[in-house]
Amino acid sequence: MPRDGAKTKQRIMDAAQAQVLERGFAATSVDAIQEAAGISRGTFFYHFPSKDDLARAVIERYAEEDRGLVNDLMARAESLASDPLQHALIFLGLLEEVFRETGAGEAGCLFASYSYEAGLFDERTDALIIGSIELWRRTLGGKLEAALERHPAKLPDTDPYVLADMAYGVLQGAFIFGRTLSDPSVMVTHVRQFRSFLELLFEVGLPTESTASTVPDALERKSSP
Amino acid sequence: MPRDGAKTKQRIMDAAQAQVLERGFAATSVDAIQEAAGISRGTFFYHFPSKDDLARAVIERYAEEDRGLVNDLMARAESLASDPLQHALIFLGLLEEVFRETGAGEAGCLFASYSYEAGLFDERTDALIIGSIELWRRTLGGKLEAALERHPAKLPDTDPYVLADMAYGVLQGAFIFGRTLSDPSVMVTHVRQFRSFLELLFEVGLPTESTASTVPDALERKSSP
DNA sequence: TATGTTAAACTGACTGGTCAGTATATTACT
DNA sequence: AGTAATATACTGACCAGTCAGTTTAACATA
Repeated sequence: MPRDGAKTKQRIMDAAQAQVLERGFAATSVDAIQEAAGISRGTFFYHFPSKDDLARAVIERYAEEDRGLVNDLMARAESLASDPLQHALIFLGLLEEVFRETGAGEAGCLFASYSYEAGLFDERTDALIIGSIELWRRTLGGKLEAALERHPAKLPDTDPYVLADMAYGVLQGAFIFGRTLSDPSVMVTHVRQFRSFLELLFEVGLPTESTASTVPDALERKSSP
Repeated sequence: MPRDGAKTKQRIMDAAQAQVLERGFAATSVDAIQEAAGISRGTFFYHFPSKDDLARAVIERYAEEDRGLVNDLMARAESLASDPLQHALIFLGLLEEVFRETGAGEAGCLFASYSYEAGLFDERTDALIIGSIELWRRTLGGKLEAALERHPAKLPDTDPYVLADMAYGVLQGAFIFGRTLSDPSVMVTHVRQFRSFLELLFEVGLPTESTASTVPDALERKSSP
């Protein structure tokens, strides 16, 4: 039965992440994690020298997944069109798809969870969260900046990076919304609404928005973790 | 020094709220609150039978302030114009003003904080948070619904309540943003951007958005709590 | 005398963390 | 092949400290 420590470690982190999203880090005891993961107390401390080390490991794994998802989605968007504005729009469409399929909107965002317990963590954790914001800015904001150079925006003085920040904010807001109302569909609705706003801003003429698929049928590729 | 129990109670709640926003409720000990409020341990339990009672009192006070602010701002907006769309836009403009003046964007939203520790609280607390969302929906969503009946929206199938929800979400997102980057101006920027989107959606023709004041000069009235 | 406040001592549950020891599987030795 | 050695994975009891909450006795104000 024994012999794969890596798997156990992941199980511990899975259990921890789920509980942190539900009650916060401080209120999640080592005992509760250990029990949920189906291991003993000693095993926990064998894998993690302290509870704080677990906190860091969990958020680092989360940040890495996040990075992977963003990069993957944008790469896919880029392979589906050549115009930067389309890249941005398809990127958001793919994101919408991910939320629709995984229903991740109910769980919430670990960055936000940590942020509301910021006093418990060190600067390294803060840096991870800020890093996630910066990646988003580079990825989506950069595309919108390029889009602005080609397409006229209906609002003058449009700052593409403010748009990107706001998109990130919409996601965060939708997470809280989805959690509070136990309704994962909010995630999808809000992302879609934001994309519609972008289309309006750039005068992309989809005369009837309708409820049809907003992403080319071509992409059946599974979304990453 | 002694003699006003109500004031002491408020001081306790102030200290608690500040600490909860910084590290979350679970990580905020009674001792720490008591020390920050400058009172003794006995006094704390004289005013609050338990820590949970404090939690409820703090969120109830917060919900009441929130309700007061929303109602106040919308009432003021209504006194400044007669069109429901203008009511909605001025409402958001006034909100922007509040955030600009108070710098409340750095602190964060107590609803969100509680939401990310939801497992610790009972249904009454959940109900308060949901109630705040519903008030927002009624207040802003109702206006936008009325606006849609008079003004054509550039996007068909526009649901005014989705717009209202999304505005709430933008606020929540901006709170997290402001906290994480220690930049209260995000609050203002995001609200303004959202309002611009609404103007675009309803084709309100401000040909040059510019940086001029977006709210009539007439209102010097102080914003509520 | 009512209410508000203090200070300190105490309880019991629970916390993060330690530790001595056990089990399992791989490798090394003969 | 058989056995000893070893690194990794895991266990459960235990410890010291912190937590929320209680109790008690005194004191201040109005």
